[in-house]
This record gives sequence, C-alpha cells and structure tokens, in this order.
Amino acid sequence: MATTRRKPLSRERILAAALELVDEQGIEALSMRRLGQALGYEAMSLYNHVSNKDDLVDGILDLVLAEMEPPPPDGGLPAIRSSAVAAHEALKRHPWAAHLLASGRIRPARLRYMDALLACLRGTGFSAETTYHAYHVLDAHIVGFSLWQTTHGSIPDDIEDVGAFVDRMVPTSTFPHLHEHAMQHLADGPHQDIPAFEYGLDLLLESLERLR
Amino acid sequence: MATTRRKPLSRERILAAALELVDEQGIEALSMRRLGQALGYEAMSLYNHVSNKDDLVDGILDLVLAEMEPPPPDGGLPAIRSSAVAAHEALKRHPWAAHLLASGRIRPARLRYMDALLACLRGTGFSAETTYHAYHVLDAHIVGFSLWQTTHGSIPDDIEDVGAFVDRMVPTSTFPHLHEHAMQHLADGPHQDIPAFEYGLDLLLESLERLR
DNA sequence: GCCGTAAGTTTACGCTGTAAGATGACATAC
DNA sequence: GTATGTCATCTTACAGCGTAAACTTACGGC
Repeated sequence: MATTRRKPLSRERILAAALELVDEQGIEALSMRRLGQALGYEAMSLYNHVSNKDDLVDGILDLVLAEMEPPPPDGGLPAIRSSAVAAHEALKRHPWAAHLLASGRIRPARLRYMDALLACLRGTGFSAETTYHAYHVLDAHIVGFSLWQTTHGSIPDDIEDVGAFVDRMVPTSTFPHLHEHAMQHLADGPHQDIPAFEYGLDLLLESLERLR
Repeated sequence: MATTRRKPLSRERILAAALELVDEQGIEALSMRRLGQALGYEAMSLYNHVSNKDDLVDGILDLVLAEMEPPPPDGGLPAIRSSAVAAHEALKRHPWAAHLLASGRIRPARLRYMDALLACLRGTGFSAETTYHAYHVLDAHIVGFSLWQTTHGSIPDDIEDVGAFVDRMVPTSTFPHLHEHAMQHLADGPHQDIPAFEYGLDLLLESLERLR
C-alpha cells in the first residue's frame, strides 16, 4: 500500500477545488492551507501549479468570466440585453466574483467582454459619446445590481422565521419604507430577483433606445 | 522629560487617524499595528477605545456615511438627484467605502439613507412596485458607478505618459472599442467623471419620470 | 496610605502567504 | 547497474495579521 491513492495535482484540479470551496464557503474561506487540505495535499504543493494566491484567484475568476458570453457586435439591443442577463446570472451563481470585478481585478476575458459591449453599442448606431455613457450605465447596473442582490440576500441560514428576522433588523417603526421594501423581496421570493434585474435593465435599454 | 508628550488616545482620534490612513493608502493598509504606530501607541492600546477591527472599520464608514445627506421625503426627483450626487461624491472622496457598502456592511446611517430614498420615491407618486424597482436601479447606479470609477481610475502614480500606459494595457489592435473608451476618459480628464455619473443618473431619472 | 478603575504595554496564540531547503520518485544517459 | 537531472511534494521557517490574557502604570477618592 505504499503507492499513493491520490489523484495527482494539476492546475485544473486545483482551480476546480478552489471554485467549489469559494462557491460554498465564500472567498474569505479560501486559504492555501485549507485548499491543500481539501485536495489532500500540503499547502506548498499547490505552488507547483499556481504561482501564488493571486494567480489562483485570477484562475477561478476566469472560470466565472467564461460563463459570460459577450454580445455579438451586430446583435443590437437584444444582444446587449441577453448578454447582460447572462452576466448577471453568472454573478448570481458566484457572488464573490462580483466583488472581485468591483475591486478592479481586470482579466483578459473581462476586457474582451467590455470591448464587445462597446462594439455592440457602436454597431447599434450610438455615437461615440452616447456609447461612452451608455456603457457606464449598463456596467454599473450589471455589477451594482448583482452586488446589491448578494449582500441583500445574505440572510443567515439558521433563521427559521424570515419575517421575524426582517422585523428585528429593519423595524417598521424606524424604517417604514425599507421594511416595506424588504417585505416585497420576501413576498416575491428569490425567483423574482432576476426579473427585478431585468426590469431595471429594460428601463435602461428603453432610455437608450430613445437616445439613438 | 519623563512626562509623555503624546496626546491621549480617544475613539475620535483613532477614527480620524484611521480615516486618513485609509484615504491615503487604501483599506488593505489598515492594520491595528500600523494604525497604532501612526498614533504613537501600541496596537493593543487601541482596544481600549474600539472594541475590535470591525468596530473600527464601521466607525470610519460611519464618518463617510455622514457625508451623504439623505433626500427629504417631499423633495421629488430633484431631491433624489442631488442626494445621489452627494452620495457619489462622498464615495469618490473615499473609494474604499464603496467597496464596504458593496460588501454588505450595513450601518444604521445606511439604512436611514435607504429608507429616505424609498420614502422620497413613494412621496413622488410612484407605486409600491415601481418604487421597488426604481430603488434597485438607483442604488445600483450610485454604488456600481462609483466602484467602476474607482477601479478604472487606478492608474499607477509613477506613470508619466498616461497615453502610452493605456496603449500598453488596452492595445488598439485587440480592444479597439475599449481603447477608444479609455481615450475618451483621458481626453475628458477626471473633472468630467462626475458629469458622466450625472449623465447616467439623468437617464434613469427621465425613465422614472415617464413611468410615474 | 490604600483601593478601584482605567489606559497602556507585553507576551502569546493561531491564522495567513510564501521563501528556502530537504526528500523522494522517476526518466534518461552511460 | 549506476549516475544524473528533473520535478512534485513536504517540512521548516518567517513576517505579518487580529486579539485574548496578564501585567504595569497613573490617578481620583477616601
């Protein structure tokens, strides 16, 4: 039994394990020692396949970015809409990735997405100046909304009565409107969150349509 | 000369020093040891005035939130506009704070701002459902745009030829549209960034106006 | 003098990323 | 067969982090 039963390490296996760990336990739970343990190796062994922790984080972010299809240059506003929805859904699956994007961690795939979005806007007939602003608004919505949704949905798992939880965190007496807002979220349930994203997105797209 | 020359510690002095340190060197430069050193005390002495590092970070975030005036409930869309601009300007002065807000660090002042914004929307005549969505879009724009601007503007200080820097990071050959976009940013200069924020904001507000 | 309280310091613990060196397995060359 | 080189892995170590616990020092009230 001297032979090792472990599957050998590889960059792919390390990234897959890191992605799983981060999706389940959050980005702050990712440490080289913990990841090594999850794989059955020592922390330092990971450095044979990954140059450092930053490289590791870039690697899993790239996996998420690969889930976002950039819009085709001639797709018009419908293509922008569906690529935005796809990006939002990827960020919803991997909430930590929205934080990384918001922290300015720029990856080639991200640049390609940005460039494709700009190209699509130009191809749709917007002026350079309008494209400049439309891009900002769209990107802020995609990332900003995903972030908001992430933090907003962070209700502790061990809460049984969610309504009572909201009552305690956001009492009607001091925050009447915020309380109402939170209750709307609860009433709709999480399945309604994507429509909320799309509602705002459509608001933006209609405004842009009128600008063209 | 046995008497100490140091001004005594206090929560206010600690928070002020932390805010200065973080504004100058970024949130990741904030450690208890470094902050203590900046004040001329040992790290552990800070714990007599601050319960832990989280409390410290909450404290400086509260200082930033105090710079954001919530909209009055009967101010209508103009009040929403100016409070959004004020919030954006505060986040521009303290870029790290946008990250904290985006990370879901909720403070009472933040809840008050959210409640006031919702109240103002309701007071402006929006239905509960439209308010629900309008709030998301506005908040995503405020935080999302500020974040984007922060990360985008993070050009190393020691760069002399900014144009060449952009050429290297975003070559025209591979990212033609993104290159154009970056050049627009450079041509306008940082003084134009707030107008960019307001341009997008006005786009949103006009859409909302039409929904009412 | 004495005591209580509060502020500041020292030391220590477990955690982090990772540099440096030791160990061992295996392929190639002679 | 043996020597050599290469490479993955592990061990050890270091500086930094937040902070708990214990200690010292200063001061106000009796």
